Amino acid sequence: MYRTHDNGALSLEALGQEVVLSGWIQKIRDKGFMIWVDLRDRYGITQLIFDAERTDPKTMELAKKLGREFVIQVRGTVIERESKNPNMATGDIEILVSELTLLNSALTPPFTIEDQTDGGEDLRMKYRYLDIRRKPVRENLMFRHRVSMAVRNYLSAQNFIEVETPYLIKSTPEGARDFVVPSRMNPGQFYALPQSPQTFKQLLMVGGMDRYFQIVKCFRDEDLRADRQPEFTQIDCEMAFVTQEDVLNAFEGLTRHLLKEIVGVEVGDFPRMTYDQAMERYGNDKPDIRFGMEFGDLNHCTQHRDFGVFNSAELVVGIAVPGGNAYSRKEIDALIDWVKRPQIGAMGMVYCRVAEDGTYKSSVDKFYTQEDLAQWAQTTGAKPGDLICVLSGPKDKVRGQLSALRMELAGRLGLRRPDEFAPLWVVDFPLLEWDEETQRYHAMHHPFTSPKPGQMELLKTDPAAVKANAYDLVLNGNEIGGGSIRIHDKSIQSKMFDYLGFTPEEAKAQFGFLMDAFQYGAPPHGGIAFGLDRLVAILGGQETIRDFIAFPKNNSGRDVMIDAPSAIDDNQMKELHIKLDL
RNA sequence: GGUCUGGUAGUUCAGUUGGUUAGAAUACCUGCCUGUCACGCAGGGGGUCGCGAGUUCGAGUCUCGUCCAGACCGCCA
Repeated sequence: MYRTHDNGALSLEALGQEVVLSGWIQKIRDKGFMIWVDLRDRYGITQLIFDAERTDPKTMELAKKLGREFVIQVRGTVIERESKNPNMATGDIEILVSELTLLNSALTPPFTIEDQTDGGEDLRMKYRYLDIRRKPVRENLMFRHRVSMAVRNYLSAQNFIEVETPYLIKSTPEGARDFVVPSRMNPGQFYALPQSPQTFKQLLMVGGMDRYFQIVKCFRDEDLRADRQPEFTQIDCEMAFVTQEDVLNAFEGLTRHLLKEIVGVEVGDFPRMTYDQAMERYGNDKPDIRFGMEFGDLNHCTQHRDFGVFNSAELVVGIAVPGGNAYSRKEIDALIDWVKRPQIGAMGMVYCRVAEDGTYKSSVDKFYTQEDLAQWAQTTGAKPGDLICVLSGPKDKVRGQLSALRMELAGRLGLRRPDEFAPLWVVDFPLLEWDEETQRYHAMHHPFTSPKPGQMELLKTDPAAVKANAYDLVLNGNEIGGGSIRIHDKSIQSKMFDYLGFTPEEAKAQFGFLMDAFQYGAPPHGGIAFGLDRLVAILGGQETIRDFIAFPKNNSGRDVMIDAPSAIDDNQMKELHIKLDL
């Protein structure tokens, strides 16, 4: 038997017991006459003591040779410490070791296995198995487990059935790039890894599964971000015989359950906002509503004077920065430079200080009166002591720019509190989105999304105005879930493919199986998919999903630990009928 | 594909207008230490300054290229 207890278990209650413990050596404090060893495992740390007077010389000698991260097993007696450590769970006791077994030695680790490690990101990823020994990483993984379990238990109790769907499927050109897998048995042909189990879950509805969910890996061959990995996990869900309202209620329930169960926060009914409202009020389809700083549309109170920049702009829009009047000229100039960076792309920024006495001082005083500026303040909700930041330009661009500024400033002002949770539904997304590159409309969500009732005809006259039965669940400025009521009628689905520029042949080749299925009694259905990695990170109060994934990829999609991707050998290539053209 | 930041000891970093033998902390090794828990004290070893070219009497420092890492933009139906 390797152990009778774990390293977080023992206390004064066990005094005098003979125990066997195993684990890794966290730290050795060698005082010559006595050696203390902190023994670590997943559950905690227990202090071992080797003492020249009480430990036999052979064991003492062996103890002298131990090092960091060695794996050992000890037999010994639980004794009370002479000087206790109130900062640790097992701080009242220690183990007087009578028998020491070295189970495995260890090289000196390349970074310290401590809560505050000295290791950089790259190094930690290369030796991820050592990183996982650290408490913060370990706790993140355990946290993720708790979330997964809560999801499974909740959905299962609501009659949802978890069904696995295939990973080797068919590539389709819509949407993100596919990861592809060559087929040995079918020369020249490729599987694709699913970007989501979308069509399969719809087929499960046709199959009568009624309420389905799956915690499932999905794959997208696109560039990475702090909150984006090429393989990621979704909580994928679908329901039959439901309206949009039913889906929103069901998954508002799940989200409320998770917030309560996992982070102990009770939230009431989730606010709802249309896509158009979100864009007007926050310039963003995933607004962070933990704080205010809502957009004020300033067209009406800026375009009546001789300021050409504003007069020629489609939209003049501002936000009030709480306490921003305290910014120095230098700080404001830095802010202007910040919005002018190519990543943001603003041409410039007009600002207006609101002094404590309620007077205004703007960078465009030449053009605007105090009365004009008072209207700016009223429209943006600026109070004495605030700073109004104003951007202008084409509507879509300027909203994005001001949204980026809003998020940046809120971050700097500490308004994005990680322990505060503000979920909301964004509904009525546009069905289509104009794509500059291909010069055509494509589905904003996916081509299976149904338009709002009665809007099918509008597709011909004003495609951009058509709204979809599509919705996103937004938490703290992050899209954590998105879904829609699907098309379940073959003729509507083929019309949709037609509008999206598919020829009937292409539609049949790529999605014929789905439209065939629709002919055999497809029930009305809809669903949603949550990004589990992102959800877990946000519930854990962080923005980087990498810390909640056991073995993540780096910025360029590499696993630096196993060194993947890598070349494969010539025989493999031959078997797969693949020739490289580099 | 683009913008920005970084790459110096095992690790995290400092390194001035280009100028003597490239430093600190920590980790590691040795010795000492009668209650440590960020133990302490003394000593020691440890460097292709990412790589390649260039400028210069002289390059960690300047220039160009390149590789790697990170953040962001594009992209992510």
